[in-house]
Amino acid sequence: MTKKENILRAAARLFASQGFDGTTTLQIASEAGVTEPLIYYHFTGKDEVFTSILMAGFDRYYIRLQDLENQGGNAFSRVERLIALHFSIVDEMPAEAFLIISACPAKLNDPEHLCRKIVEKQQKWVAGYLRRCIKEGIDTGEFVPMPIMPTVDTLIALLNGAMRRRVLKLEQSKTVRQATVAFCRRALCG
Amino acid sequence: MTKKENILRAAARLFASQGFDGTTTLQIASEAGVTEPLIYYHFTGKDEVFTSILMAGFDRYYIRLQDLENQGGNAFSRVERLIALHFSIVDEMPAEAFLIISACPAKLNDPEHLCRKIVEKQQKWVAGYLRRCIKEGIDTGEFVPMPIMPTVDTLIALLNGAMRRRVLKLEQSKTVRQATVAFCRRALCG
Amino acid sequence: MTKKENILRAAARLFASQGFDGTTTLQIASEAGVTEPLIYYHFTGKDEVFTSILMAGFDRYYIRLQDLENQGGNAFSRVERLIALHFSIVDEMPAEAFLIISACPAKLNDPEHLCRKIVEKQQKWVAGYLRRCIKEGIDTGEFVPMPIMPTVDTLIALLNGAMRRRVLKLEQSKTVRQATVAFCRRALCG
Amino acid sequence: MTKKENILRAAARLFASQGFDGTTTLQIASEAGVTEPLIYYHFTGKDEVFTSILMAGFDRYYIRLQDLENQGGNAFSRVERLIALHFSIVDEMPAEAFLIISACPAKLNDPEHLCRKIVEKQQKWVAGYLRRCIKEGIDTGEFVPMPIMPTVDTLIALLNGAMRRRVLKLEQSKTVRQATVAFCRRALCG
DNA sequence: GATGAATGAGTGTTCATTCAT
DNA sequence: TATGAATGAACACTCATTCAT
Repeated sequence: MTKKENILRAAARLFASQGFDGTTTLQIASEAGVTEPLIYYHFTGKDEVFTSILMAGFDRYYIRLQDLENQGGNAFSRVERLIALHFSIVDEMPAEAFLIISACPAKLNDPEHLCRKIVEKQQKWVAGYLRRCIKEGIDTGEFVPMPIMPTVDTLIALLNGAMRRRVLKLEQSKTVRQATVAFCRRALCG
Repeated sequence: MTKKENILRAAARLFASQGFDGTTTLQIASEAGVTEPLIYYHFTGKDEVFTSILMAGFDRYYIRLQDLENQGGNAFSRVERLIALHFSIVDEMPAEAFLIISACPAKLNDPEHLCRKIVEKQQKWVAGYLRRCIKEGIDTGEFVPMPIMPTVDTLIALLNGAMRRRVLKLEQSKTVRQATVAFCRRALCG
Repeated sequence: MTKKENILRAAARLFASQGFDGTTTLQIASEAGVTEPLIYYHFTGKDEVFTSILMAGFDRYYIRLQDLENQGGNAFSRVERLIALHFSIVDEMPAEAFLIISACPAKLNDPEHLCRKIVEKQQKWVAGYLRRCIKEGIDTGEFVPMPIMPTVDTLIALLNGAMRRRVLKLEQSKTVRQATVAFCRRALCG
Repeated sequence: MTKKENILRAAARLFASQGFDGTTTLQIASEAGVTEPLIYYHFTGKDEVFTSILMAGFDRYYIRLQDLENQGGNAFSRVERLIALHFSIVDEMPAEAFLIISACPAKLNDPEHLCRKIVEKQQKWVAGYLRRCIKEGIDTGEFVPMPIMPTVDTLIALLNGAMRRRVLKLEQSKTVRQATVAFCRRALCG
């Protein structure tokens, strides 16, 4: 493991648990076992460390999202795979997942900021995917009739909320994932 | 409106949009139209400003939660009122709602911090309320059979996620609230 | 006891134990059982509180010094009375005594400051008194021959050092006063 | 001369002339020809700068004290060397000497503070040294009979007072040192 | 690659002081 | 007399960042 990777790993953990503003470059350097100036050798600054983490995490996540497109199955099995994917992502890379779904509200206000753009891109993709699933489900009679867009909003809210609770270890039972899938199946399929 | 209230109002807005660490006492003072030392005249420090806001917001929210106990109705109408309450809270006091549901993950790590205690108290109360609703719903046959605790987790995730999206104005349709209620009705009542 | 006296008393104690710069107007007000603005009603500021204490203490001390002039006796008994007076002054008003003999080195650098002037006046008076005592003592053969001015310096050093140790409760024995008198008698009378 | 040494030197001068509380870190930095943050790079804070100076000065002083043990001579010549040492110390490092003998009365109240511990250690050592000298002097008939401990107190008072006057340049004659030695010889040897 | 030394711009906070009442 | 509210100026200290090596 290179020192650059050490920096990214340490920073991801710290950003996730303390926030961007609550994390100092000295903390990152200490946790990574390097000195501060090395951060500036590998990155242009604290901001770039943050965006590197965010982009790497998002790329990994986005590839997994796109994989879903190529898999067939009926409408609900596609929704189910989306839910499963998000629970998996949290388990695989909790720090990065947390940053993608709920980090830096400060930066969400700036429409030009990478942070906002990534969140928007994710929301848009997932919204599109869910919209197509629900539309098809309704059309084929697999799903009960329902307004499409508001239901998409509801499902995204559920996904985000579940991820957040999982990262923060607020879940109180071991089978949230299955219950969430079952919950959505009943809500969608009637 | 007293200057002390100005400070609280300005601080709530800033904390919600920039985070605790991203907000400076100078910003709070400027937004409130006062000088920095006045903050220290009315509060012991930045921390107390934050916890004051959190506690005041939580008290208001908690009173509304407890009101739910006294209202009758069948199981689902009680769940519905809980959902409605959370959407209302966001519209009434968006900054405070945001702080209560997702503030300071930095501080969530410290089990002694007020922030963590408030989150836990809220989670516990809502979890208890939902558990009783679901149990009764299943017992009376109003709800389909389902594992109780995991479903509580799922519902809380949905509530939190929906509030967060609403505060951050990420919702893409106007009728999320009704859709969320309908979604839950189908999921619970079958 | 008026509130003004309360302020002076509290301030004297605090200045003596914490120094001028280490004492805040809030501490003075709290200890005196009044609010801060009252200090500014009775005095022009923190500085005037300090100088008031210093001057009142010095006046009391200076009157006692001048009393010595009117008392007769041989050379050593006059020296002895000077020593006794300084030990008494410390016991009567420890805070003020401390301020007069060793307060505010910061202010001793400014030749125009009251503090410096008071110290100089005291030193000058005591030096004159001792000079006359020693000269007479030598002339009358009561004292052994010795250089007058350096001995004056030595005696003042002894007086100041003894007062300081007494105020700070650094003395290790109960009969320092008598021992000091005896020490000086042997040193002067041979 | 390194910048760290510059800081220590500047701080020693300022602490001695203005007191700890009356000296700002900005003053120290300016006098040392560095910027404020450098103080925090080399020290943990203003307090550590102070204690570093105190400890370094005390170490140097303490080594000189211990050297006295190894030197022989009769009782008074040992006392004389102690007196000479203190006058020398003031000339060699006036700022540090001042801090050791009379610094921070504010901090003398806290029994745990380094300042108090250093003063106590010095007092104890000097008291022990003088006690042994006087006892031996009396036993061998070199000194006249006198109560030992109170005389030790008197001698320490004289030493401290003389050092203080010398540092503050309050001495009025050039031969205080010799006069002090002679004064003590007459007082001890009769 | 990597670091010790150094800094400009701020950060939360305190303080002596003032003012309206 | 007395005070609650308010502030300008400064304080100790921190931070992201740079530079010489």
